Amino acid sequence: MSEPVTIRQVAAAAGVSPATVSRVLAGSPRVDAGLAARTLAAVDELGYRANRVAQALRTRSTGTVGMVVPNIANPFFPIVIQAVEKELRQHGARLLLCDSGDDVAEEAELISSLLDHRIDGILLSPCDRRASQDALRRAAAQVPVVQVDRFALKDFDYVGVHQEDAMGLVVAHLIEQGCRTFTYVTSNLAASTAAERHRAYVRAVRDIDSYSERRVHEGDHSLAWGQEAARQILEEGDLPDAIVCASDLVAVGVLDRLRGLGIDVPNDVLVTGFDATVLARVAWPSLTSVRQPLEEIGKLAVQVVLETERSSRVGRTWLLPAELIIGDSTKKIHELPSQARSKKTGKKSIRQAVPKS
Amino acid sequence: MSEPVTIRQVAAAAGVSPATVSRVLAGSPRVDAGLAARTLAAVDELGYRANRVAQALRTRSTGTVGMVVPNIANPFFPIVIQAVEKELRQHGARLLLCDSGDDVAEEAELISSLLDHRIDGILLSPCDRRASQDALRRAAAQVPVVQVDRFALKDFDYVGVHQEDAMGLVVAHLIEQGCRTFTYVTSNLAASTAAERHRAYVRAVRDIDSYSERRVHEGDHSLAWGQEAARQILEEGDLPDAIVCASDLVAVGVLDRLRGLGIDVPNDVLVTGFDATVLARVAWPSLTSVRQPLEEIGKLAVQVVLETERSSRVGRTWLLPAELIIGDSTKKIHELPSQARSKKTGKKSIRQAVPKS
DNA sequence: CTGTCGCGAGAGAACGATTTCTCGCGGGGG
DNA sequence: CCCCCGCGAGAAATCGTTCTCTCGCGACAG
Repeated sequence: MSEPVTIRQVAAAAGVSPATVSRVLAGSPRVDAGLAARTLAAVDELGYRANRVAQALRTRSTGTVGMVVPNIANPFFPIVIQAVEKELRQHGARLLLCDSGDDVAEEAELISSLLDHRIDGILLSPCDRRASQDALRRAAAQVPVVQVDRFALKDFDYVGVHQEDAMGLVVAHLIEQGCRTFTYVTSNLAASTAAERHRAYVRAVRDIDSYSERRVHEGDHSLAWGQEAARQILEEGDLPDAIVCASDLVAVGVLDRLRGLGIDVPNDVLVTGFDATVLARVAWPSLTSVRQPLEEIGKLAVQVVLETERSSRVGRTWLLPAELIIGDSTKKIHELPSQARSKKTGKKSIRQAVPKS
Repeated sequence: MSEPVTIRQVAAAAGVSPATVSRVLAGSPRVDAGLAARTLAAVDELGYRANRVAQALRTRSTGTVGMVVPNIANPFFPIVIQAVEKELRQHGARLLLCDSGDDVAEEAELISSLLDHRIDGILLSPCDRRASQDALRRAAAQVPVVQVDRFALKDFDYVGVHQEDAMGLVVAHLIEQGCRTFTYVTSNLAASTAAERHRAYVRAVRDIDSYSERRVHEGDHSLAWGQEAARQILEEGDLPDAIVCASDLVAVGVLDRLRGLGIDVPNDVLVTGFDATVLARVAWPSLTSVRQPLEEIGKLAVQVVLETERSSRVGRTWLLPAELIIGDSTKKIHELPSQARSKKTGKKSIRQAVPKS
């Protein structure tokens, strides 16, 4: 309806030049006090607010940061996004949010589009640690880029947690609980986090005496995939002592399926998640999971991206500490070998009740 | 590092004027085929992409839409946001996302900031159905505004679901299950959705024979509030037949607390949620809840905001159908009066075991 | 043969800010 | 007394587009 006020109108109203209005608003040191007062009065009177588009064109800074995440619906990301948005606001900046849907081509297009919009920086959670490299490099040639949570190239800034250590905590805990056989349910290994977690899992588990190679299941971060993975595990044969999942979302899917088949967690099998989202708390039994400091990750990523000069490409890495959250899904009473054996029998009889589909 | 290519450089390379380059790229009808080919070659050669900031300044359209939501962390919103972002992309537009944190002042500031950025429209989920009105009106004076999920003013466009009908479904279901006494746990009634749900609840419940006014608990949409509300309910006296919650987040908090105190859902008390988020599926027992067509809401809101002329202020309303999702939290075996009485006794003895804090 | 009309493309004016450059005025020093 | 320097504020260029306006050329008609 109403056209916004321009700086010329303010200048006219105050009887000064547009340049002076700009100077006053920028807090330029040497302006006559009388003029300043007059212009401020006019600004107030007319309700003037600078057009940030024009500002951006002139100053080459939009006060805007782009963020590309693989999937907003994964409860992991909203927390990071919230922290990012909050920290950006502290710096007077706004967030352009994009969901790549875990698709490399989409991701590349979104990045190009963000560059077209002349964002001041990009926060990227690359969906594919190799296929996303090109887009990442292209972006970094234009603006500061910080990789968040996931990464694709070591020679660009990265904020996240040491996934291998974190997964190490999980497996160590399970071993401490007496587990000797494991199955891993992962999401797509193209994501750096998934790859690192998997690597750490393999490393931690291959030294266990009774370890035998178990099939690794690969799907996406979804409830449906967790359910499907549980079905596959049951079809394969004996239940392992523990099912280690790459995310809470997958783990709750697994839990759901196991429960549907009458398999008890943690008494028949232990299950772990990852990310310590609200799902882990709400699930029954509550999930043992790994809490990553999501707020800190988001906040730090913003600070890094805003404070990086466009020229300095350092490839710094910030690794924040993760924390094991122990839930009911791994609170098993320690068993003697004989008990463990009878447990297996019990599981087998359950398995036979499962209809092959 | 590298400065982006400008239209002048393309023009120079192609031996034409900037105007012609612009025309060619815009697909203007009458341009010489030879020139067009040359410019396209130059565009390709130099990898030219138009500066959307300059474009925006000239055309008065940024290809950007702002969205302000009360709390990204509530699993309800990411789904809407995802749909919004997806639909915007279909139209070549980007999303500026803001989290008001359910704070009216923040919300107002965010809206002003979005207007400064000359977004092409605003999607707003007003945190307070009265206090947000001013900001809403101010925004609507500048750009098309669509209220999403929550609303503050009837005379501006709104996309959501008929909350009263939806809550009606819940209560009707509970009555069908034999419930006669209820307690309602709501979030802050400043949100229009919360207010409507509450109103519908009161209306549906006041005609039940044995209905007696029960305390309504008010807090925010959080797990913690659900836990606290459950504690309060237990302190009050007899358990009701059903606890009706204003959102899944609150309901899972209630469930968690009840479970901690050894109260069985649904056998001791029925519990319902709202929103049918992933939490409702994951919870144990799975929650009876109301599914709102979140994707459709997001998609429609975008279509409305993008197709609305800046001048036309109609105050249209789109109400999409909601659906009752019945979970295990209300699957009660119908009881005879005598059984119901013994149930109450059982509850009382449980209550006595609750430590007063 | 000449005047006019139409079409295609370049020149240039916006868009609304910031910022450099320039100019005028006042004061101080030679 | 005059010149120069410095400071404060306005004029104007600039950012990179789009789009109107104008101009030139060719063709067709009178």
